Amino acid sequence: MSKKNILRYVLLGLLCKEALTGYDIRKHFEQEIGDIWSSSHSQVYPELKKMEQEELIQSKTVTESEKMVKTYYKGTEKGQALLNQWLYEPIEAIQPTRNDFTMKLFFISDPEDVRVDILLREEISLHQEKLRYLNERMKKVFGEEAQKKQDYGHYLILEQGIMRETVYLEWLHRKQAERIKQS
Amino acid sequence: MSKKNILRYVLLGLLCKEALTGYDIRKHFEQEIGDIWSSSHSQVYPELKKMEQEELIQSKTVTESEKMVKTYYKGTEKGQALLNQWLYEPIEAIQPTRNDFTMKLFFISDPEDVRVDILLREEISLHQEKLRYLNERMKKVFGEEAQKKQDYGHYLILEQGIMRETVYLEWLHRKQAERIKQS
DNA sequence: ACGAGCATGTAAGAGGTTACATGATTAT
DNA sequence: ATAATCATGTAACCTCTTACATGCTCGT
Repeated sequence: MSKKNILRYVLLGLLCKEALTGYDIRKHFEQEIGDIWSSSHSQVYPELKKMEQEELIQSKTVTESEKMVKTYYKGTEKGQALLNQWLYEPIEAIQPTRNDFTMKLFFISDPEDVRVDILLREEISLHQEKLRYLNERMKKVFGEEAQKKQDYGHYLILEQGIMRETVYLEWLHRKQAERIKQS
Repeated sequence: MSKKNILRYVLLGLLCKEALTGYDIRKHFEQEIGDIWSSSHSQVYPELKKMEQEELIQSKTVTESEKMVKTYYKGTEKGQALLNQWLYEPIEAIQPTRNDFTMKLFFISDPEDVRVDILLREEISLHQEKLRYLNERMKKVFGEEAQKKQDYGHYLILEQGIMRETVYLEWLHRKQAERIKQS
């Protein structure tokens, strides 16, 4: 056996909700799903074809104009069954964060090293932007209060992402403040 | 260009601090470094050989007994230089968490679905064990207070990991409590 | 007319996992 | 003696990214 093809389940999850084109999926990966999972289009398109061959999804071509044809994919019953099976399976062990900021920090053993300040500034900047984006999405998607029960999973991952980024940023700022005080 | 070989820098970071065998590195990946980065031994051993050919690290064989020979690797000056260069480079963009619990949650749109409870229990159990382990390590490595300044990076990643797991667990428990109240 | 975004692909190759292998040493 | 752990490797295979490619459509 080899590493589990999670992408397949992610695609299935999206396509069992609604019919999407490869390009739509790409857009999803740029939005909050991208906070959890993302793949390049060069991986997505071939995977969609494989999944159609295995009858997990079904395609439907829509002619937008003479020269423009879109291919929409939608999960089949077989696909829905496989997705459900995955949702019931025990979740995987915790994976390494693979955060290269933290890795770099680990290798700077001298607390006085100026590189720590540079890295802190960069990391803060990146995560501030991320938090800003998540907050914006939360406001946009669930601003009306009404939807919360409609799309429970979507709400949860946004809430979780915002919490995670908020706490992490607080920690980063605290570390930054400690350093300024000492110098 | 292709996907960056971060493993190389991780190995370099470890081997510029002290001489280690492939097996020692494996052990490190099972400890708190594994919280950030991990690779299987079948990837580590060949990588070490490649790095030695490129003179980033140097090997030294130690005969433990007649039949037992260990190979220790240590970063060279060239290796140290490359590591330093990496530490100065801007950090990468934020990567998706690839947490399959959250992904599954996202695809369960019905808040009443019992699978949410099962997933919550599993995720809580996994992260409780992780937090327990990190706390144990913190006590073991920095219990005497003295070391904190010695190994700043090491302290930071432990602190960060503990904070992250603590807050995440609080969130998970809160979600669990909300569900019980409603049913 | 032209640039931004829509839309879909292939190819090369690096990164990473699982399985297969082998043998030594130490503790029970 | 035998199981666990130390110690090091190779082979097969999958996952994933980067780069290369092409053409359409819409707004300005």
